[in-house]
Amino acid sequence: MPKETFYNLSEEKRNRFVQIALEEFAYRDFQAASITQIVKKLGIAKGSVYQYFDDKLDLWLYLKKYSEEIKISYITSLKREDYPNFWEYYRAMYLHGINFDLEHPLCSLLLYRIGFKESSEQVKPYLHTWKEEAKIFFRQWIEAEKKLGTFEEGIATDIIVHFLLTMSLSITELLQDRYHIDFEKNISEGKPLFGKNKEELIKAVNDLIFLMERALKIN
Amino acid sequence: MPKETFYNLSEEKRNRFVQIALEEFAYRDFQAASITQIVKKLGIAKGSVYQYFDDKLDLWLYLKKYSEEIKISYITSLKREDYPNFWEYYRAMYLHGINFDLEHPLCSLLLYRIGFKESSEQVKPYLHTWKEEAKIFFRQWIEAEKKLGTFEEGIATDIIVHFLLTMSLSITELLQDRYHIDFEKNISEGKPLFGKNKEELIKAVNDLIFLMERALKIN
DNA sequence: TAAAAAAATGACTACATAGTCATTTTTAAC
DNA sequence: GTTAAAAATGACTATGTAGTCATTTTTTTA
Repeated sequence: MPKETFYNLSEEKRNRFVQIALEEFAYRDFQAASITQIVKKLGIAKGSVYQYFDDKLDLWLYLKKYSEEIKISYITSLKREDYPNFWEYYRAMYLHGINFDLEHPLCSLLLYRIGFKESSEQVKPYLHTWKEEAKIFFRQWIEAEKKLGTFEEGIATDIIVHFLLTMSLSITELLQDRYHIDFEKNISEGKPLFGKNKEELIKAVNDLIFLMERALKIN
Repeated sequence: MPKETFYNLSEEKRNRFVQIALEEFAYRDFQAASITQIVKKLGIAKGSVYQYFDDKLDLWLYLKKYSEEIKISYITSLKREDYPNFWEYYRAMYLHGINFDLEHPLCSLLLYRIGFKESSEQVKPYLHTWKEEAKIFFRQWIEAEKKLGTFEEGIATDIIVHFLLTMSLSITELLQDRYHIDFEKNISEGKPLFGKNKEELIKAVNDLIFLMERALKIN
């Protein structure tokens, strides 16, 4: 938990601090990310960081929570009852969720790293939490949908969860392959993530969901 | 490239060296992996490593190539014409490929890390090579299969490639979820990767391929 | 056995890191 | 304007790292 000193900072200062810290932790391993580099970029003394946070882990945990809270606010805003069927809802959620990535690319990168790439010993205990939570959420959801006859009978819930999550999370790779978009580069250069139009993105989402639907729906 | 001194080593010494080095690089980032720890485990002097290799990167590149060559030897041993259709062949290749993971778990982990988790600046130029090669290989293969009517028309080749690769590589996660297998732990403790039977594994593969087939095949 | 070549050694350099803390500067209170 | 609390500072410690190289040990050659 950050110390009071951190919360006493002006919003401007605090945001700047978070932004630069996110940059460092989004692009590097916990181990490789450097407090020294952060203070250099910020032009502040190293001691300041330790006026704000207990240690490196404390800062990392703050950034993780910060990003998660923003992400959750994006996900929970759509309601199932506003959509005629599961796949319409899923498509809408998917596209809506991508707004998080577009509007908070550093948070998105950090969570991606935490979910998939991180392997530093110091943060191991904190790695799988959000993925586990996502799985629990998906599991409940899919069990409810099963009663509505959304999915082919006989396909186990765990494999539906696995399948949907895996496919959903693979979209960035598909976009990189298809349109040669280098997200990390675009973000670090301050460029928009999608050049002129979001249509490429929408097409990729539709192509993926088309396959998911074929794989899972009742014939 | 390793120096001549390395190849002059007795097979026993060389294998031991490779084994311990693989362990270090399989479990840690390039940056985090430590030559100092390797020589401690081996009980040799640090200077020896630099009699064998130019530097840390040289050692890493050797281990990468070493693992890739073993993996390739597993993949290229099955022939398409021995199978009645694409999905039978794919299933066989898949199960056969898993033998690589079972018999060379450290190599498998290293390649997994290189393909998905690595982000150290020093090795960036060498990261995407094998995945790109896999994609080229898949692309050719799928284009040939398309002529045989294996896939639903209208599904673009690039999304089939993406879909098959993504699903195939997700199997370890499914197994971890389903049977709570901790591969890294089992490997580091020298335990077999699958307790008593490989049937769990085969079931998981079949479940995944079932979905892939539903998604892609002609109705 | 003696000389020459090859291999192993480990103290050492140069550098980077997280975290500390006595001191100074800034801000707030009166 | 004076005092007290809060915040910022940066030199410093302790620790880890990759890589070097003169020296010693082992192996090979003659």
